[in-house]
Amino acid sequence: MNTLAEENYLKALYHLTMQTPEGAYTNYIAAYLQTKASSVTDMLKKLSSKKLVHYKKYQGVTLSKKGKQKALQVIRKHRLWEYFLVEKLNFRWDEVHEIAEQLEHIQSDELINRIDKLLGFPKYDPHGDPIPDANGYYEEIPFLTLFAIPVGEMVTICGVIDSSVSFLKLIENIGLTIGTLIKVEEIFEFDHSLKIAIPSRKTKVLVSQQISKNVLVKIKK
Amino acid sequence: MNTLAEENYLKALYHLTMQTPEGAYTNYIAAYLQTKASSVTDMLKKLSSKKLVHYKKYQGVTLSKKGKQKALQVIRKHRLWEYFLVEKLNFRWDEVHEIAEQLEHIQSDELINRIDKLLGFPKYDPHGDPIPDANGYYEEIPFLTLFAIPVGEMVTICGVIDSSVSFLKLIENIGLTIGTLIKVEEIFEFDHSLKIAIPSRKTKVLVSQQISKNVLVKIKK
DNA sequence: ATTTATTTTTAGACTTATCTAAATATTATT
DNA sequence: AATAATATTTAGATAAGTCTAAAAATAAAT
Repeated sequence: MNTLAEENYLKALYHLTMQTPEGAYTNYIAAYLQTKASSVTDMLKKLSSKKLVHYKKYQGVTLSKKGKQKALQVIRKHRLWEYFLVEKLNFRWDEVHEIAEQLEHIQSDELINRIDKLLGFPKYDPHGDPIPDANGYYEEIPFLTLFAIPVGEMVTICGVIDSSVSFLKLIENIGLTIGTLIKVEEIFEFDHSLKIAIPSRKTKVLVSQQISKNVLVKIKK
Repeated sequence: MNTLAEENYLKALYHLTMQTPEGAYTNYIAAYLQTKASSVTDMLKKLSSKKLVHYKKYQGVTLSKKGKQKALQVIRKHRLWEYFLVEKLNFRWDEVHEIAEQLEHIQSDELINRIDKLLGFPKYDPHGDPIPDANGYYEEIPFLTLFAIPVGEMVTICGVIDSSVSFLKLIENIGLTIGTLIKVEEIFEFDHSLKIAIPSRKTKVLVSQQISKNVLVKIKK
């Protein structure tokens, strides 16, 4: 059983080391968690003594197998609760994160497994991120999302992750219907929103991260 | 915003001072919360400085208006989550307490109000205890429950709080159907289970607290 | 290859909530 | 009313997690 702080570090380390598999830097972890480098060092020592991370002074840190497993269980809970909040309590995508940050720490395997069942064992959360199963296994989306496309690339829209009426209404309204050929013109670092050109309509639209993560595309060759 | 420990003390004080409105004793609070008297004193000082309790050294403690309000909000959350766990996730009554002890501390008014709505604004939880509304207002059950009947009293069963198939099946099976005249023969302190005599059947049954709190009765005069 | 800049770690302090053991107040008993 | 018993509070310690400021290690620059 891990403390709330431990769970938050494990989750952060998972996200950070997936982006840079060679390990995470103390300062970067501190910035990510909005804390100080010295606090990070303290916690890394603690997690290391619990065999949850591989850590050597000044050498960066990676999750151990055990640590990765624990992190995935927290991520599983976070994403399932987000799904629950949107699906069963009609919250909007952008409202659920903070509440899920709290709910992900509720200690009960039985509870989260029943929530999973209630929701019909979803594979992806409302942001288009994959939900690990009870064993920590998950599948990446078999297509690319618009989120993952670099600047300059031309792609064709071939599907959506979220199929709610409200989402479909939105993408139809801005012209991102299935089959449309589009081009990623710019990625704004601030919130990872994208400027998209739609040649067939001779227009451009600004697309949020939440939208881009829910639009599936094929690269045009 | 109160800490988890503060919320637990407020809840405990509410339960303890409802039983004895003249105030709660340090040692009794300590026993109730499975902690030490000195820890209780520390926390009472803290709650007092936050104007959540009326506390004078050696003189016992009562909740302030503000403290009572906060306590009722925690109790509201606890009972609504219990209801949710039983009603939507098919947990049994005896399984839900521990999980609800965690969920009651999730900070989001919007969340608990939506859970309330999802459940249809129930007035009583699965244990037959009243659920305060968003303003802290609640109604005691207009009839007596079997739980509240003293030894020796004869009563007639006139209803139930829980009307699930599983509960009705149970009370029919043990002979506690509506209209039946019964007598409380003994109350076992250990778990507040009751020995009930059913003269019409010439039998006696042992009834748990969870059952007794869900059976409504009228006193036979 | 030194010096400089940056990153990381240590040392020591602070907060919250807890504890033990000693001190003090209250209540009960003779 | 004095003493004994009990209840409550204080004093000081501990653990988790955080912080600031100083020290040490690593990386970059001349």
